[in-house]
Amino acid sequence: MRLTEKKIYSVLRQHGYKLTPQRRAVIQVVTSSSDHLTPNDIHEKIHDVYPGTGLVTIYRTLEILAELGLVCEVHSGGSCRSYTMGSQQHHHHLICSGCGTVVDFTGHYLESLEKNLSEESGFRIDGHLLEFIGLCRKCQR
Amino acid sequence: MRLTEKKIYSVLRQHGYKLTPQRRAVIQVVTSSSDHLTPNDIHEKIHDVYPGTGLVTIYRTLEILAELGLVCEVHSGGSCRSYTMGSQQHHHHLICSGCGTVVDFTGHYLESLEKNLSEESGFRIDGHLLEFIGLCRKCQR
DNA sequence: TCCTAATTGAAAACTATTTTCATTTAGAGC
DNA sequence: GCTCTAAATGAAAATAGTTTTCAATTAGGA
Repeated sequence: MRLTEKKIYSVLRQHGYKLTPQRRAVIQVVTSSSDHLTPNDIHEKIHDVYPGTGLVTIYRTLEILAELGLVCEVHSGGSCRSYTMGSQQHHHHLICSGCGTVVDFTGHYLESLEKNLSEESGFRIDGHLLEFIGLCRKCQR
Repeated sequence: MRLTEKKIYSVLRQHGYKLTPQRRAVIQVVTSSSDHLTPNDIHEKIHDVYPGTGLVTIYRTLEILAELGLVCEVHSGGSCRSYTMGSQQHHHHLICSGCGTVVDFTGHYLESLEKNLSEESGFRIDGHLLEFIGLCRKCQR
């Protein structure tokens, strides 16, 4: 399940962060898009919601949201600093290289692979990154 | 199988690129390390091999090597612009967050998942990114 | 309503990357 | 080997992305 704005507000409050209009604006922009957005994308989109929000504040807000796991980073394609909505469960991303839409999917496909790899390599595995990239139905036309 | 320097030279020649000492130096540094290296890392290491090589040249060489699939990008952890040795087959990375060592592993774990995803989402899937991150045996101590 | 620590935005600083351009050079052709 | 030319190089400038600094503002508890 995707996180709602309310839920994000409550997590922020729980951690002692203040709910400023700028932060609300960032959250609204991020939650209302299914794309992956760079800080700059968000800065451009935010003008309708709370004009005058500085790019610096967006960086700072994204940092907090990412640390609390409320947004997650997208790696494939283009910019390194792209974020999309977080979700409460472990999930992976399917990204459209045409329009940027991010589809989440869940599943534990990697558990047995992770176990094998760990045994063979001696690594203690802490995490993984799995993203698929392709073209969504609309962009294939 | 990892690519040898000779093999890389031959691919470059096939594509009409000149084999300058600077390019040889970059290739030597990259092939002789199992870490993932940023352009800057390479610039620092290259002093023993061919001093005076400009950072710009390293950027340009990496761009060519990446385009020809002779090096591959590493995403997890830290910098966005890290490269490691390429390999002739499709593979994935297991990365040590302690020392940066990259272990390649191969396998077609994702084929059936990819097929299912594609059917469910309507996406035409073109590629994927799978990296595991953890601590190698040495760094666990 | 008051107060204070947290937050903000503008500017400056910093880092990473790309472009420009004059100079040098690899390697093809003789 | 020598010549020639397109490709490659490095220094500097330009650009882009991100972080820090700091004075002014503000959210939210008392």
